[in-house]
Amino acid sequence: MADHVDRVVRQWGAERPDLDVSPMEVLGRLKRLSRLVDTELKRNFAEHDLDAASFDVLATLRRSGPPYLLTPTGLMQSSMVTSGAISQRLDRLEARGLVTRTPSGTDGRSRYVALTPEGHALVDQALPTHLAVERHILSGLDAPQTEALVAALRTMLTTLGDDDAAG
Amino acid sequence: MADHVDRVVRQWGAERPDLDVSPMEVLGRLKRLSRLVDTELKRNFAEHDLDAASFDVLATLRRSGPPYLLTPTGLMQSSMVTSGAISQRLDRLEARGLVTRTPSGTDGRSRYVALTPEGHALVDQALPTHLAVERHILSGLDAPQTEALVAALRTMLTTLGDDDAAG
DNA sequence: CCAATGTATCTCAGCGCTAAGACATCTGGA
DNA sequence: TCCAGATGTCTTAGCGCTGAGATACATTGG
Repeated sequence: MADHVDRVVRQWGAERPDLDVSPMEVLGRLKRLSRLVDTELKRNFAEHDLDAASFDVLATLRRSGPPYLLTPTGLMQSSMVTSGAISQRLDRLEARGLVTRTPSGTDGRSRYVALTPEGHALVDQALPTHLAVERHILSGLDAPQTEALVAALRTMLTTLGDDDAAG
Repeated sequence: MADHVDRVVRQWGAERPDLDVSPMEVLGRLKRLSRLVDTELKRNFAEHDLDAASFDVLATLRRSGPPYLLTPTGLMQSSMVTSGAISQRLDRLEARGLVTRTPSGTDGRSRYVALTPEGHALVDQALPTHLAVERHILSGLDAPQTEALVAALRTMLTTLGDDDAAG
């Protein structure tokens, strides 16, 4: 079964036979897959009046456990976006009553972002179908393939310095 | 070596032990890796006065071979963005003299987008370093791992319907 | 030949993000 | 104690993309 990347590699082979374009076999597919996965997940988010950015924040708070409380900096580190993006995401979520922002007692610069009961309910409602979509995306892989895939992704993340400082 | 996704999965396991969040082992890492790869490639593009979107268009024209001519629709299908995005990308590239747009002789609706000598030179200049960055990203993988990774990505793309109609 | 439908491209408002920087607050060393 | 630099959050201009739709042209069936 030929895919888009097969053609791209074949074209480069004809035009620039002096270059080794084999890295594109991985990274071309990675890019393409990433885009398709985003589209796929987006559908489920929309069915719950959410988008990927909002779900990301709500899910990060939800999985942090009681009292479902994190700082904007914590959310920023988890989501890999800038502080400005987090401020704006929180503005939107706060306006919808899904999170609240309260001053930190101990640090006058900081604030606590808390999941409201509505936010908690919404993320718990979207999560099972989100996982169902994810399972569908992986449904073509058997257990050893999945394991090998995870190992490879982990290796690449390590190469790019994405280790986890905290436990 | 623990990474961010290990922690995410552990947190969900504690908060929602009723759910199987193992798909996140793959898709969480995929998302994170995709973002890191984009950042890594961006550096090289910037060194050549390019961004990912511009390089995408120029490279698609370049690898299509002489006469380095495609329609906006062809570029759209290759890049997975909307027609509006292609129009705007071409506006920018045309203003810089890296591509030209000329009417199609045979179809009054269509146009030919052509790589100029300047565009050709620029993409040929950025390509070797682009591939070097890609090789670096994959440098932690040996041949069998890379092969398994490609196979897994290919399977997932097929699940999502990303087959190649043309040869 | 015409009308209806399909196709190719472009336009534009709106959106979320980045990059840069403002501002308040904290911290550590002199 | 005080100050210089670090840190946490927010603001905003600008950017590229999407989604919706406009426009022009092509194609098909009757």
